[in-house]
Amino acid sequence: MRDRAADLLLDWYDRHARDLPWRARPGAPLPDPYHVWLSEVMLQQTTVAAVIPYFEKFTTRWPDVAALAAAPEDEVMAAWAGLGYYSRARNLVKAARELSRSGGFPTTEAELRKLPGLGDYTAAAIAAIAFERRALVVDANVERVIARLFAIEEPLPGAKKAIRAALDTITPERRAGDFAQAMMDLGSSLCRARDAQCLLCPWQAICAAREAGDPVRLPVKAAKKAKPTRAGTAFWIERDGAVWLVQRPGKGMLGGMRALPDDGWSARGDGSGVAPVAGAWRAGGVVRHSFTHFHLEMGLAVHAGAKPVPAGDGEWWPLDRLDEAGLPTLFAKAAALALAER
DNA sequence: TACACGTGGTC
DNA sequence: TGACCAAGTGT
Repeated sequence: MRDRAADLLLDWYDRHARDLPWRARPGAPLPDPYHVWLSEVMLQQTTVAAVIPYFEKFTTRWPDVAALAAAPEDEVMAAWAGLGYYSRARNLVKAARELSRSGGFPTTEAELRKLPGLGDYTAAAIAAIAFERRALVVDANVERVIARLFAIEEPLPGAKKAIRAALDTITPERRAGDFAQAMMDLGSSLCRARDAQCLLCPWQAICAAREAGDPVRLPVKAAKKAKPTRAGTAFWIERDGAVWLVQRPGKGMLGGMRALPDDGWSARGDGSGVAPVAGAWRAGGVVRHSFTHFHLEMGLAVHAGAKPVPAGDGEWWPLDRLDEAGLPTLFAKAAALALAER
């Protein structure tokens, strides 16, 4: 089974591999480990289409690990703005500095796993793709493909152990990187969550879920909890052609990012409504935004007085350079709303 | 283990 | 249009 399945998949990959900016150029033996690492971190829970422009921006601005290690953290955070899961950017800088200090990338899965931001998936992916180490590379694509190939009925996340064991039986010793990427390409192009193109699949003759007749039913997933809706306020404070921005705490929601001051809304509860400066406020509209685990209705309050002096740390950011502030999408929406009605 | 953690596209 | 989904990690 091992060699048969792997051969079918690798033959398919030789004909249908996607051309992606972080993959090795034709003729090159292996891709740049820096490119593999950067792309894999960006791709965590993030679509290829969303990643490509960020990958190009990062590799142009910081062409290697040493350049990224030397970059000020807040510049990296601002460059990451809009991509989401901002702890990835903070860990990226931390890992770059560790790599720079230690003289480069480790080549084993176990050593890679110690770097901040590298979990089981990413460490295995880099070991396989950048260093041709045999590894069990398990992402959502692989879980889906394996659950179908072996007709694993146990619901996720409980089925993870069985999926790893099944994957182990078909993972070859050779072409580790191609095999891992072929699994993910198969999952994203043919064996998709809501749609399985079995007639085009290299495994159509050996797939247990196809044999059973309803591959899209798998994998079974545990029911998800309902998302609460929270309410909060962000405050637009303007003075002399600049707006007051704060830096959010390093941990938690939008950690370390520049933002408009707000009233402390969170996934756990509504904001207090308390403004960072006294005075007259007028309503500036509402921004609706959905996070992974809650919905937010964030009202925008616009300071209507003259020369306000906010309490606490922050900075006056010139309005004509607001696009360089690196606001996460929620606050970029709020700023666009404020600017549209001025 | 279960939950916190972003965003944009899809149906 | 709201829920699901996408190359997961940290706690």
